Amino acid sequence: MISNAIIRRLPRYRRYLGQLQRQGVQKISSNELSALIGFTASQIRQDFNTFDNFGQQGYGYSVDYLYSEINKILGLDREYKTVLVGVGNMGQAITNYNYYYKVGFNIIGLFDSNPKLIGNTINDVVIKDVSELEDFVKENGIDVGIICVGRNNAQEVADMLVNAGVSGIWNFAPIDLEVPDTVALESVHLSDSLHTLAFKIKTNEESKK
Amino acid sequence: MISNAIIRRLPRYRRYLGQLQRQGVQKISSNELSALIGFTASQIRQDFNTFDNFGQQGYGYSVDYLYSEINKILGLDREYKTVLVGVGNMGQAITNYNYYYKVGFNIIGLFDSNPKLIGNTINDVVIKDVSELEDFVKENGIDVGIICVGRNNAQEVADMLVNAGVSGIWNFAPIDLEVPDTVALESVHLSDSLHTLAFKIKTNEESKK
DNA sequence: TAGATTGTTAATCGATTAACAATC
DNA sequence: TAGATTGTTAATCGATTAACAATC
Repeated sequence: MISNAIIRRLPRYRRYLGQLQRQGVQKISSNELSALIGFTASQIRQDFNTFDNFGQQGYGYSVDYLYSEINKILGLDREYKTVLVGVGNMGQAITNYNYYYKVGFNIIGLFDSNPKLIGNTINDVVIKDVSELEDFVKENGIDVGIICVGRNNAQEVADMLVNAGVSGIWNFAPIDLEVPDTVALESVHLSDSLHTLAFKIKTNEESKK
Repeated sequence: MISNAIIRRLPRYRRYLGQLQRQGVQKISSNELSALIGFTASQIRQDFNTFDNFGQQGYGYSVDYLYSEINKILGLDREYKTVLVGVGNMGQAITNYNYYYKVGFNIIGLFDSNPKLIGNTINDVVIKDVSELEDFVKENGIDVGIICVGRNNAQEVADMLVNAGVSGIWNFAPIDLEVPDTVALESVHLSDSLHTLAFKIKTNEESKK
């Protein structure tokens, strides 16, 4: 069982390795990576070796190879059929984000309950009534549901997605959803993040005194 | 020095206490809160006592009191003058989010470099040219800058904000910004979150086999 | 081969949990 | 007062770091 601490570091490794790759760097040692990323070299080696021996003694790590292996570990070597529910401000932003950055999560269904939005189109995808959600998910073998509805409807939408058989939920509503542990759940709590920022500001100001 | 683990839990306590307050609950014990929130009762008591003794033996914690104390701890008992840079999809979504949810971070300046956007208005705030950013921050005593520009401009914008004297930065660009440690930094890495979701999905699927 | 750097074991550090005395 | 529940110390657990043998 991979610890949560390691899981949270993986996307960061990926990010830096992608950058190195774009810069044409071929190999990197755990020490160099440490200077770049801010984790200790020891931790970096430990992390990688939880999965496999990606390096070569006396040489270091091949950037290309390591990047592609971390992609595989993260499950980014495939596409995920995705729907998004709640096409308000955040929903629209996420829809466009996924569309422009081609992140492997292909949004092929958009759903809302607002009659003013239903029938509209974003990036060639028509917004459907949320009552059609479950059938759509089942018929199209959807992998992932993105929840951008408000606090009061989020659990209900999550239940629909779970019933219809998604394998993962990306949640933007500010509550902790209940899903069976066969369904992966990842939440982005914007308000939590902002409150953390407030805390840090306050702490900084106090330490100045 | 408060550990990062504790800081990350504080907004979650706040969230649940706010919910309890709305439900009219007056008191709660660490055991009840544990059942609700999922942390152990022991951890909850430890966390609170890092700051102060908020409870009363034999009784528990007053929901109202605890909520207001956590608000103070988080620095949410004040307003933060805020600007947002990069009024694309994400920038607009965040602008509206802050506006509708009244989160104490008042966006009074919007900035972009796109001539098509400059001059437009969102929630009565005019989008200005990013060249005016530094002066605006200085003149208006801005506390917080929100960065919603792309990867390539984010550090530059961060430098401008730091130079102009903000105390905190809320960053949505997918890079790790460099700021002096007198400036609080909190980043929302959407792609990292999505990649974590992919990892969890993959791990779930593998464990099914 | 010698130098470099990994992979891995052992030591340390910090965070979480358990236990219980204090006290409302 | 007796019961309940906190506040806090001590024990445990897990994650990080240090060290070094293996090896390219």
